[in-house]
Amino acid sequence: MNLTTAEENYLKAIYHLSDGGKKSVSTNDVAGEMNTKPASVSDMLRKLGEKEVIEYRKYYGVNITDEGKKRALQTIRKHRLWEVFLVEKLNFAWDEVHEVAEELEHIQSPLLIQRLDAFLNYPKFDPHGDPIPDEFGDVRARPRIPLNEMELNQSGQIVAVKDSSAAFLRYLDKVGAYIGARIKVLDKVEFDGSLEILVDQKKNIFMSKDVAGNILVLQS
Amino acid sequence: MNLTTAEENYLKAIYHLSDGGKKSVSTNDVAGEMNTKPASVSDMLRKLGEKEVIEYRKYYGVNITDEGKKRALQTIRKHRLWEVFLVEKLNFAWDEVHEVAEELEHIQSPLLIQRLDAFLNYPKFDPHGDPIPDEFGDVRARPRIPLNEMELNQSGQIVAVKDSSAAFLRYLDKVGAYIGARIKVLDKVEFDGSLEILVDQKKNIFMSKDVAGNILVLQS
DNA sequence: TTTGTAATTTAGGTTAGGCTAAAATATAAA
DNA sequence: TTTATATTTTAGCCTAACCTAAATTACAAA
Ligand SMILES: [Mn+2]
Ligand SMILES: [Mn+2]
Ligand SMILES: [Mn+2]
Ligand SMILES: [Mn+2]
Repeated sequence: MNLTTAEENYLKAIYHLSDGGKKSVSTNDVAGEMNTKPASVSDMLRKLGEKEVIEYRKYYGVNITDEGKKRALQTIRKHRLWEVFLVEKLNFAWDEVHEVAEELEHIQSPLLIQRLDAFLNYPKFDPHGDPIPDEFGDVRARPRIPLNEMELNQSGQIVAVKDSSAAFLRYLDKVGAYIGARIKVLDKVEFDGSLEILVDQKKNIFMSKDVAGNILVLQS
Repeated sequence: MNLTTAEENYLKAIYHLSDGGKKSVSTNDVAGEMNTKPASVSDMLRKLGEKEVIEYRKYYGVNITDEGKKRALQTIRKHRLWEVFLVEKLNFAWDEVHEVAEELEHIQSPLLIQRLDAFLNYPKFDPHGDPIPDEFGDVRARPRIPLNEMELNQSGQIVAVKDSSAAFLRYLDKVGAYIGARIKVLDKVEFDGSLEILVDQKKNIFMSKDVAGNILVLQS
């Protein structure tokens, strides 16, 4: 059964909010994520329930089904492949891709995605460090922790960001943080949790706990 | 003012049916092209009239306005650029691109199209030989005539096809006709108008008048 | 165990884009 | 000039995806 663009967007939101199907999700949460009203969400949940991509019990929130998870991961796969395309081939900045990918992810053509994947050389991660599910929906996850949870003097590598908003990404550009950068925690301020970080053994940057919490690091 | 996907599709149909704005177009013609009912078309014409991309007088057909022409050409530009991308970069066959381009042409992002154009090296023609309007809507047309109108022994080069349906394009593949092929008219059968053609000085192919009428040639 | 309240659903309405059936109109034929 | 008919529009209905306002329900606090 086919999903509309709106249904795909809702399903993706539910997938993310449920932490990949681990938690159940409330109507209000979905409304918040989708910028719609709870009443609209109730309507949509009923429809998604009928299509059996979620399990919906009135008043008790929803759980994504296996079929739903598979569908959501296909949309996420498309979204992230397009993001790679935009950055790698069309020279978009990493803060410019999200909106466009949000549209491109709904183009219906299995051949297109298969060929795009090959054209991009089967990338495993998108420009924000998020893993790209394979055609079966399998995701190769990397162990990673928020930068603010690292210990003093620990080293690692920035592998992803939690927040993909343009504002946050442009801030990272400004201070010189990027995916792949090698980092070391030089100082952690007790008072406010802010950090001093050494980037690529040459640049010192200071950041709030809030910013660090949105940077994901592979420890080494 | 913004056009919806449906409105863009209608406007493009009107542009094509009107031969680029030269003729006025009837409700029934649009319904035929769009595979919708005349009643639905009437409704849409009223809306497009209000948005001033067409001039609509009830019962008298429509004419596309200058603004409408500009909009239609932008959509056509996007359609054809995506077709080039699919063929040149993703190895689609020329009969596989139309449906997908029909979706991709509605993605809203001027930056995307600008970058795509550059990435493809500013192509002037799509895989079916149709000219790609520039960002201002200007089209560089080539003089071309249907193959069935060529004289005996005349030579030329196939530069485009009138019919972009998969069935027709696959037939051309089968007989070995393609955009860029050098051809010469070896025989014209009086009885049914069918032709014998020499392709690239080495291959003889026979084709009906109907097929030849859908092949466009630059004379030499 | 009752009750207050936040969360959620339902009822009813809107717009976009379709449809069918009926009415209106232009125009070609008589 | 009248009339037949093909074309086009209108009226009324449908579904998808939103909305607001009202009703319902779950559950925590009393
Ligand atoms: Mn989307
Ligand atoms: Mn991303
Ligand atoms: Mn289209
Ligand atoms: Mn084409």
